[in-house]
Order: sequence, then structure tokens, then C-alpha cells
Amino acid sequence: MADKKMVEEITSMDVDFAQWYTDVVKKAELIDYTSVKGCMVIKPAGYALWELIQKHLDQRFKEAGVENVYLPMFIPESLLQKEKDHVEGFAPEVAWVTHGGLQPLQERLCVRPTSETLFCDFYKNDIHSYRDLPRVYNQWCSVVRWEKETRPFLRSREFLWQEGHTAHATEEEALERTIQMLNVYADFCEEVLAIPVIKGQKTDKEKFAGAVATYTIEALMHDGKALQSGTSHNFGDGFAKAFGIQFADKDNTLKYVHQTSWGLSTRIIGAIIMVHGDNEGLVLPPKVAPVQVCIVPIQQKKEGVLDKAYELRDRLNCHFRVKVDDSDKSPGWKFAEAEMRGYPLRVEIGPKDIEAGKCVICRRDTRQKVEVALEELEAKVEELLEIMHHDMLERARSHRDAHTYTAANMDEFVQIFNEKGGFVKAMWCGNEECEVQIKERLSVTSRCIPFEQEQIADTCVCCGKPAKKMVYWGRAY
RNA sequence: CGGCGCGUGGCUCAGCUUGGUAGAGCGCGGCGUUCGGGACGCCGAGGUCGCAGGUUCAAAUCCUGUCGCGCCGACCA
Repeated sequence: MADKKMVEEITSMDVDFAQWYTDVVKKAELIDYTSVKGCMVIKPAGYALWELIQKHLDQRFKEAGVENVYLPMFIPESLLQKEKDHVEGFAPEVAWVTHGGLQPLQERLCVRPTSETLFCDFYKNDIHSYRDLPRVYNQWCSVVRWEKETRPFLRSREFLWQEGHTAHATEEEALERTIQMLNVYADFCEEVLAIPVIKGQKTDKEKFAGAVATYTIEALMHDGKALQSGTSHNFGDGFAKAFGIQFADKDNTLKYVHQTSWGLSTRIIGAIIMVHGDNEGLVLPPKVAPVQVCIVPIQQKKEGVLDKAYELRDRLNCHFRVKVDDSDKSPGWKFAEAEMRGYPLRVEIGPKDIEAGKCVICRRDTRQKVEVALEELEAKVEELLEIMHHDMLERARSHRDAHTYTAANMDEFVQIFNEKGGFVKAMWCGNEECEVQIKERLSVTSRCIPFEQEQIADTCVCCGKPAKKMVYWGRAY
């Protein structure tokens, strides 16, 4: 009966991965749907996760010299129009404000889908001299893109993110910053979220509208699909010329600034779910888990049990995020609940333990239980959280490596995507036509041209002409 | 924007074919017994059946329209 019920709660990954994802998102109480399609309520469990992601990432930004600002959410249509590629890229999915109260507006306002144009408009007046450079600003905000197809975290019409926008005196400095921030994202993903990523450059077809070059970190989900998990763009002086952002350099000549932008969104929560989750529910990386240790009292009405549970909580509270589940539910219910919500460690404490001066700790990722003497609790919790992070990262890395293939020709390429999915490393001639063909035939896209290149073959996997680069290919979210 | 599906207590749904007193399970509140992997008993609260028209003595049910949500495709973080 118990087992049957659990099976009904969360659809198995192997049966229907999309349904599993939706079930986990709902059962772990990360979000709720609302009456507006593609707009979600991020509930306490989900928002606490985002806050911890923000905290860790923002700290890394500060160490990289980033300052936070806030710009408006409205962009006048004329401003959006200034950079041609940019407006063509975003126009199909912007939401427009046409009225203020009952009065039609003279010029309609778009709700920001991204803020390049606003930053440019601001920098135009803010930057006059080389002494004003560089500008390394970031904002935490929400943006709106009127997507047709929506999914919680992965593709919503409004989503939370941070967008960094920088302006530099030289091309070299801008490029350096682009790569620096990409590395911040990659390190953050591995060191904090336990998600291994591939770093590389987007092809021209896949790059950001208006960018000279887009760099990306790509992660592989449990179902073998890829997720672009963060991007960093080098704009060169394209936006500067479109917006007229000039400064007087040391030699007293007017020069255009070179710009970058980089972003990471709540989509990364989707990555956490799909990289680490299992059939019991969410598995949260210890460093961003809103609850790292959940204490479950057994026979909590017996004298002294709850007191002991609170005492352990108070001890652990100094170093970890802890909660006691002192609800009226049965222990079994609490175990399942803690697993669904992805709490990294669960401490079980009952009369037998108290008498023996110990407790039981259960790891979420492996569900292994160990008995621990109460006096060693803090040390053991710290050790287990550390090990869990390490193991989760290694498990995700092995999964990714085991689902990364090489294809020397189109037959191999097609066979892998028909039978397995995952990442495929294959050579590319550099021609967009080949990307289009591959996409039409297999709905596979180029994920990135990785920084770490290998020579898989001499010819393009698609057309057979001489190859220029090795590319990671995959089906993507 | 195309395809599919769905709107009935908080949730999941039954009821609709063949019109006639609005149901179940879970959840929720109270009391009691339980407690080491989703416990159980008793009592109780809770619904303008998405919305608008129409047909009818009578509509959750039939007809027309409309709005919304979910999933799958084309486009995107």
C-alpha cells in the first residue's frame, strides 16, 4: 500500500520524463501555476532556492568587481529599434504596454525582454571619459518574453535572472570580461550546484541577437537533452555605434566603448532538478538547499524526544540550515516528504537513539543510513554534506561522459540520435547550411564550439567538406 | 501559430453517451489510538459544475460562442 501510493505520487523518469519533471516541481512545492499562462508562483521552497543561488552568485560577482544597479522594466519602442539585429531577434516575443490608465500612450512601451538597450541609453550619458571606464554593472530582475510554449523554470513568460552589462575602453578588455564571467558561471555550476558544464562558443546561427560572439555553458540533463545554462556575450562596439556611446580616450580622441552582457536565470533551477533528481523527487545540491538537514523525531510524543530534536537543531543551526519536522504525520510520511523536497540529510532521532546516545543520518542522494554518536553530529553532518556535493558532481559528470559520443560521419550521427540522445561531438565545416539541415532532419542543434577542441575527423559530419571546428551537438530544452 | 487533451469542493477525478435531489478518494478542522519507510477510527466543514448565450417544464449533461490551462511541434534563457 505504501509503495503503491508513492508510485502514484511521482511518475517514474523512465516512463515519462516530462511528466516526472512536472510532478517533481509540483510535489516539491517549488511553484504553482497561475491564471496567466507561462507565469508561475514561485513558492517558498522554490524562492529560497533562488535566494541561495543569488547569494552565491552575487558574492562571486562582487569578487569580480561587479556593482549592482536597477533599471526600469519599460523600454520605449524607439529605443528598442536602435540596433537592427537585436530588435529582429526579440520583436516576436515582446509584450507591449499600449495604455496608461485609459489613455493610449503616445509611444508604446515594451516590457523588457532583456536590457541591452536601456543600459546603452544610460551609458550614452553616463560615460564621457576613459576615467569612467570600465563600467561593470549587473541587475537582478525579471524579464518578459511572450513564449508560445511554456514550462516551469525552463521556459516561462516572465522569469527571474541577473543580467550583467559592461562597457570597456578596449576590445581586448571586453573579450577578457566576457570569458571571465563565463568562467564565473562554470565554476559556480560545478562548485555550488554540482553541475558539470561544457564551456564554448555559440555558432553564428545560435548567437545572441546583436552580439559579435556568444559564449555558453551547456549542461546535460538526465534524459540526454542539453540545457543552455548561462551565456556571456561580447558585443564589440556594435551597440556603442548604434547608440552613440563614446568616450574621450587618453590621447584625446573620441572612441566607441566595447561592451559585454551575461545572464543566468531561474532556468538553472530546472537544471538542478533534471541533473540531480530521481524517482523519489528532488535532490538538492547541499550548498543551495534551503533545508540542509531535516530532523525527524520518532515517537515524538514520548517524553524527551521532541526536546532532543530541538536541542540537535539548535546545535546544528549555527552552521547549517536545519528544520525539525514536528508535524503530526507518521515518520514514514515525513521520510517520503523530505525526499520529495530534496533535503540533503535527514536525521532520525527516537527513544532508542536517545538512550544509546546516537542518531541515524540518511543521505538523500544514495538513501544510505549511518548511525552517528550525538557528540559527533556536527562533524558528521559537515563531512556528509561535503561528500554529497562531491559525489553528486561526479555522478553527474559520469552520466554526462557516458552520454557523450563522437560521430565521424552522418550515419553514425543519425544512429546515435535515433537510439541514444546525449551530446555528440562531431566536426563542422562552419557553414550554417549544415546546421539547418541537421536541425530539420533530427531537431538537433549545435550546442557550442567547445574551448577544448578535439580532432574527430577531417571532414564536416554533414556535408563532407573540410572541417573547421569540433562542435557539441544535442537536442536542447 | 498548428496538433492533442482538459476546465465539476483545496487536489485528483467520476457523473455527460441516454437532461430529472451534485458524488468519490485524497486533503482540511475536531477528538482519540498510533509512530524506526507515506498509520487508523469516529465526527464535521466545504461546490453559482470556467464564462456567456441558446434549446427545454427542467441543463454539470444537448447546441453555439468565448476564455483559460496543460502537453507535443515551429521560435527562444
